[in-house]
Amino acid sequence: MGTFHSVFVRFLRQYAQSLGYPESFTIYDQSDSTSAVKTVIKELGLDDSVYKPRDILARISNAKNSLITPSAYRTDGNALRADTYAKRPRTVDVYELYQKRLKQSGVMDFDDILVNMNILLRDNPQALEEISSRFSHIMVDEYQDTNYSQYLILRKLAAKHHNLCVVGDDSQSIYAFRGAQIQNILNFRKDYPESKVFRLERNYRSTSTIVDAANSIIEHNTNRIPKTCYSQAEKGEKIHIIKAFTEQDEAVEIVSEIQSRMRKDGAQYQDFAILYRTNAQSRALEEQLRRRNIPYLVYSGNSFFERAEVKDLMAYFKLCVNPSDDESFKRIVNKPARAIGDTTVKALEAFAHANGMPLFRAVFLESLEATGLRGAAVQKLRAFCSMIDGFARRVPVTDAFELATEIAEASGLLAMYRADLSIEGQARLANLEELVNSVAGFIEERDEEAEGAQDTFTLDDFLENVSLLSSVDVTDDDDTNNKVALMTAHSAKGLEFPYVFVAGMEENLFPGQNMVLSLKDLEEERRLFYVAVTRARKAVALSYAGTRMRNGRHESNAPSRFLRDIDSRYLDRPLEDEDFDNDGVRHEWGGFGSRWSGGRLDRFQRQSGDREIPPLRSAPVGMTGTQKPRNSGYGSVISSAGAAGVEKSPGRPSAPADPDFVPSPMTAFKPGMRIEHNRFGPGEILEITGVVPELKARVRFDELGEKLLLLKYAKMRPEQKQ
DNA sequence: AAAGCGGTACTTTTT
DNA sequence: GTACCGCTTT
Repeated sequence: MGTFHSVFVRFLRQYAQSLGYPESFTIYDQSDSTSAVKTVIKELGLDDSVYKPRDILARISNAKNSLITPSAYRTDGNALRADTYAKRPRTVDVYELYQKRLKQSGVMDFDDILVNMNILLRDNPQALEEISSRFSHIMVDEYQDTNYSQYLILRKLAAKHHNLCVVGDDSQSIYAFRGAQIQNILNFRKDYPESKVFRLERNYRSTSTIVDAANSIIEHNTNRIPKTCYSQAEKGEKIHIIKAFTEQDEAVEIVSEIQSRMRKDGAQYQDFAILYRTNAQSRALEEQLRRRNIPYLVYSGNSFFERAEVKDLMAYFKLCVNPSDDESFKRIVNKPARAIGDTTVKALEAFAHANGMPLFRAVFLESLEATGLRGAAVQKLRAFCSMIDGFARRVPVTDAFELATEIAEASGLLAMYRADLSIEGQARLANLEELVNSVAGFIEERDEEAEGAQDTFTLDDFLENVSLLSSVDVTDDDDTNNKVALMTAHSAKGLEFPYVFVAGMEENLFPGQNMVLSLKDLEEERRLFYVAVTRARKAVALSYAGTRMRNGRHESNAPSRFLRDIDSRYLDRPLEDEDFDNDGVRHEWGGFGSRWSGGRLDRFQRQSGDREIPPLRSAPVGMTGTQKPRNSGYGSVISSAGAAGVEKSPGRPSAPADPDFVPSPMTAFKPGMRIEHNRFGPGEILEITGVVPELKARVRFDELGEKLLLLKYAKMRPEQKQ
């Protein structure tokens, strides 16, 4: 039993050789993958403000989940057209090189796990036979969230016996954004004509009020398989609507409600869940919970494993298990400082790529000295790699905890943080110790399970275990589990709680911004809301705040349209029409992005006080909040001229930078022009990219080769004709 | 090479 | 409000 990824990784290790991976391949998480993509983008000389690593990775991920290899991508007219249209025609080159680097590093990203499983089952008949005979029956839960790649794997694994049972609910499909396709359910009946369909319409979890209210929500979706769930449980309480002024007030209301319920209904902490759309919303709630001394647990991404210091030590572990792992190598080669700087690493990287090998191996090539690296730099690199090599050799034969402890010491990481007496430094030290302790905990757990069958659990066992943990899997090592749960609505799928709060029921938050533009997206958001409400057994409370701090600014949003989806007879009070007056228009002020969309000032704006300055320009509704304020360089010059008389508001947003107004130096540079740079000397502009305040020039310098310069900083001028 | 700085993007959601 | 990046200074 496990997720697709965790179950299949075990097979992939077993058959790694036949796939051309080392048995000890490591797995890149989202951030490792993003930074690898970024490296590739730069290596190809592309502008990472156009080729945004996250976006490109999403494209690559989509391709992989549809089993489109880089070479297939090259002949895929639709994909290429989409990339060209998005002004990123070389996406396919990034994909190809990224994939090559991963393979070379002995690394798989999350999507590769599924891709390689498909390849394995397609190309290795023996593996197919062994695996599919090992499992005579297969059950899949949450089938609506499977993607094409997973669908194919299942079809292959079940081909022999057809003993396949899947459970899914199209109303709970909330992962279309990562390639899940509801189509899989429909295909199922075609692929297995002998299959039987059971409709599970009776809900045994929730009160009938909750089930009926949820039905009234989901009925607003046009695109769904019709069905009506019902509950024979008692009617129960009506849905409680909480209206608050700020996110802090919202948190106060929620926490008070929890406390009063504990008094009145004898509920315990663990009976409550607070759900929200985005992880960032947990902060205000946490603050309030702490203030009232209520134990809680945030199930956010693997926030512990996302901390820099934890990632550092993990990178040491990964590199020792798989020395080819270049991302880990680069992360820690100079951490703690070993006087191995950027220049050295860049040179090594170029050298390694030229030789088609991982960084670690390249360090030991004799020809490394010939690259122009100083002897001292080479020595330091070799010293570092020798240390790693020493650990790497011991990985297979050493207890994970013992080795982890040694690595933490010998790497100098622990010493580095011990020396840091600041509060943050001490917290980081504690996190490192926590990580090492978790290795110990892992071993104990495994020892019990194995009952002596396996004598040593090694570091690669640990890594394998940890890299695929999902947020909800992380068990709380605290001895009491009696805590209020905080998590996103996504994470809550499949769980249930007696009492559920859904916080942040506001436009632009739930449904999220840009999620209302297409019916497809809006309906996925609505399904997510449906999932959130149906987590509750006894009671649901929905809350919204008039203003909320977001990205360092205040925002005011109308209550969510989803509140209106609920049949009012299930609500504990009628929605007040005035709440919806501003009907989806977002207001922002504060920070340096002060703006609102004209018209009357609503209650929340007046509350912000003393700054009733007429808007510089009233934006059409559709534009409000979609434009990021810019305050760089030339833009602010223009706006201070244009906004004369309103100096009282230093935070006023600049008018959008208009290319026609920009003083000459920015736009004076054109491709083909000869220029002279203060430090780099003479050269020729090859290309100008980017939009006005961020214009960049790719320049080939006569002596120094190509460089990418940001025009607003570059100290260069058109070459003077003699 | 390392520390200090100023500017920018970030917030969808997860394996 | 923060994390990260890249430039500048030392």
